[in-house]
Amino acid sequence: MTDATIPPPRGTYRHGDLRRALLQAGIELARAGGPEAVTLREATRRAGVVPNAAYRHFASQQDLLQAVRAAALSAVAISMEQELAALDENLSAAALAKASLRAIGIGYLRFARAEPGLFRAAFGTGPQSGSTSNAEQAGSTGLNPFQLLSLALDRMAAAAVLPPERRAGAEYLAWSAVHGLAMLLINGLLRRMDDQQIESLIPRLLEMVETGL
Amino acid sequence: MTDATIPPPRGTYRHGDLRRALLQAGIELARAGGPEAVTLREATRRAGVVPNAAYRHFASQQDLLQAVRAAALSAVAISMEQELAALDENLSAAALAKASLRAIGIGYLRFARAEPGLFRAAFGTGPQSGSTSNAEQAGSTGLNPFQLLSLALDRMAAAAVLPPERRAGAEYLAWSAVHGLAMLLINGLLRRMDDQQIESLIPRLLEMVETGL
DNA sequence: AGCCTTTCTGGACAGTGTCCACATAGCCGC
DNA sequence: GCGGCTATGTGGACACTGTCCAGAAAGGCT
Repeated sequence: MTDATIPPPRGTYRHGDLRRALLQAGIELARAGGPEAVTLREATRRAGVVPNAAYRHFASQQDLLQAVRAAALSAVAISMEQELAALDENLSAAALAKASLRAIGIGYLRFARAEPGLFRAAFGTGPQSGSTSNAEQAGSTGLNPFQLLSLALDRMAAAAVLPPERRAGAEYLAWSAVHGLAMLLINGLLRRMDDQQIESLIPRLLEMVETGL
Repeated sequence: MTDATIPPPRGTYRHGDLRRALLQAGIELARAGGPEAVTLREATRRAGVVPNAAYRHFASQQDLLQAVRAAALSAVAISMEQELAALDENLSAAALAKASLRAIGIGYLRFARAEPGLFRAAFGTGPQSGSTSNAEQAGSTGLNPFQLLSLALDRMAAAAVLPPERRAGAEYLAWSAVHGLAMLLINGLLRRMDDQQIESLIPRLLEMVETGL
């Protein structure tokens, strides 16, 4: 992290923490320019190291990108967890379960809008991901975004807000809707919609999911 | 088109139809490998022409990709129109309107599954598209996918299947859900779900949209 | 203290987009 | 019919990318 931004030529031959530095640089590149911006050479440049050095820590550019993806997923999970943490705990189980689902969606969409580059890195199209070890993509609760969603749906089923026969596969429906909206907002039709309209669209979509699930 | 696939070295200096040949090659590249596979050099190679020749017809690689995108969008529109055309016309206006919306969704998802490369080219993430002229991305009815969706929703509103106060912006909700599912199926969580499960998921999602809209 | 394994360097190659100068040939007016 | 103009394609170059191979440096282990 010390020399990740502007490389002060290090005195030691060994970098000492190159893998982390490369990953950090990769994350920043993705933040600024999406997945297509995370390039091996630029990452090594930022780490103050020769391009080939990266190969001691990542098998390929794809491998680095994969690590960045996992980090981005983890950030999404954290965004969700923040929304969940802000929930009023004194609600009935039913209301809390519903609110949890909404919080998940809000956290997801908030992250997509706040960090489109990272979001695209996490979920963007591409030769895509043979799924990294689960731990890398988890938030502070140790759950990845999908698991957080599943948990919320479980609670809804338990509170009978969601009819049990509709529980199976419900994550896919909810995820589809929220993910689709996120994509449209970031680089689809809704890219230039003004914030006010967006703010009114989001609850409407979440409502659609809630009632239509 | 004649020499787009295996370039028989042409006798004439002029190609004659290079723009079309390049676009055709680009479409095939996208079909086989998604947007990242549509490369200027490979397209010119297939057209039997030197790389630089492309610049007489496309301002940049991005520009070529943009043209491929428009063609892919047009193909999506056609897929939707096919589903619409297969509808039973003797239904009540209300039933027909509902069925139209479903047909739109089905057509969209069918295309995504049948032509993932083109679909990703059309809607994939990336520095994305300053929207081409509308005609290029339309189907045989002259409407692009989004306009087809809007039309179906208009019909639903007219038939009072969709409460008029919910009509505004409804395309974004419907599109989000269907688009999100398409993305998940192609290169997301559901990439490896077996066909049977997928087939049961699709109507469920469409039902969610219909009832939740 | 001396090896030896890991980490980083140096140099190379193929592939990409794109720029510049040049060659060709189709077309247009004479 | 013929000469020039301009659209179109060629050739060569450059910067950038990922990746391979061989070697050097420097930790750490015995």
